[in-house]
Amino acid sequence: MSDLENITLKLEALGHRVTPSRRAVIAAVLAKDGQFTADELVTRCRGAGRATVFRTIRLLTELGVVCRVLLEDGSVRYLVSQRGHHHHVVCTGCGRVQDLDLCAIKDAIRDLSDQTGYEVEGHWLELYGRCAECRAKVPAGASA
Amino acid sequence: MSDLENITLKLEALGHRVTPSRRAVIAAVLAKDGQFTADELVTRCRGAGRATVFRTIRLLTELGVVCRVLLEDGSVRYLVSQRGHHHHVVCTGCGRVQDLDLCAIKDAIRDLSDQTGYEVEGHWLELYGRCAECRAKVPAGASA
DNA sequence: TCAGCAATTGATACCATGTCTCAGTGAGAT
DNA sequence: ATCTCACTGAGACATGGTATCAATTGCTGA
Repeated sequence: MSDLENITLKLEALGHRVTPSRRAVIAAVLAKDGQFTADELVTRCRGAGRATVFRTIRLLTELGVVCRVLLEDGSVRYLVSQRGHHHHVVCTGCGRVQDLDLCAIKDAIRDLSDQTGYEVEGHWLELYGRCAECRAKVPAGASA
Repeated sequence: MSDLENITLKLEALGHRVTPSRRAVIAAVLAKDGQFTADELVTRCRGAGRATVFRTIRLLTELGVVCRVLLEDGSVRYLVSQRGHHHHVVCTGCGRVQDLDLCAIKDAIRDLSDQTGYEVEGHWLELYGRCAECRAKVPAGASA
């Protein structure tokens, strides 16, 4: 079963219609190697209107099919990901985003609750660094 | 030495001028109990133009006097904070933001590097939860 | 003290990233 | 067949911030 089919089934299962526009947006999302900006989609989906593209992105986000990634410069990128709670490492070299399975800060959160009296309900974590490939290409420390 | 004086000295030390506009913005920042949105400042500093307010916020951010806090809904808030690297807990009840001294995820980052081959250079972490006070007012689990 | 220069300013236009509105469309149920 | 309601696109609007640019301000050195 293709990813597109997978997602459309998910949509239908939740009572949403699978329209040509939505199909186009989803196809564009997948074509983008699973990573994209809203603007890229708008450009790519000339057939679908801007509002529809954004609506579909939101829909997919609610469905848990894509998630937002916050880049270091504050801009936003989207990522196809079927997981639930997880985090990302964004490569500052090539821009690739990788999911992290583990939620790495569970213990830290417990400590914090103890110290501050806060009951931590949620958190947001993004990591930035250089992937193995980029490190191989331009070793750390080497720069102009 | 007042906070305002403190900050203006810091500005001067770095070769920036302390103008009436900047002084007004800084005063407004401090008057806001150390927490504010850009819009609040613009409204409060009728004397200073929008651009100047934003420029001054950016300047103060670069100086390490204020830092950005990302709320759960994606909106941005600013916080006076003289520390270097640190994180925040945002109370979902009263909105207060508290600094966290410790960077709680150092160990986690090391693990991640080992697993993924990434060399983690930076990260962004915000925690959301309910402060001790809000928990006392409305005990966890109690809701309409 | 005054000219000169660079930093700063405010108004305003612009940008990015979304959301809202609204009339029109189309697909499914009856 | 038609009714209804989700969905659509166009475009206006909102928000948070940056760029431009001419005018101003305030050091600095003569």
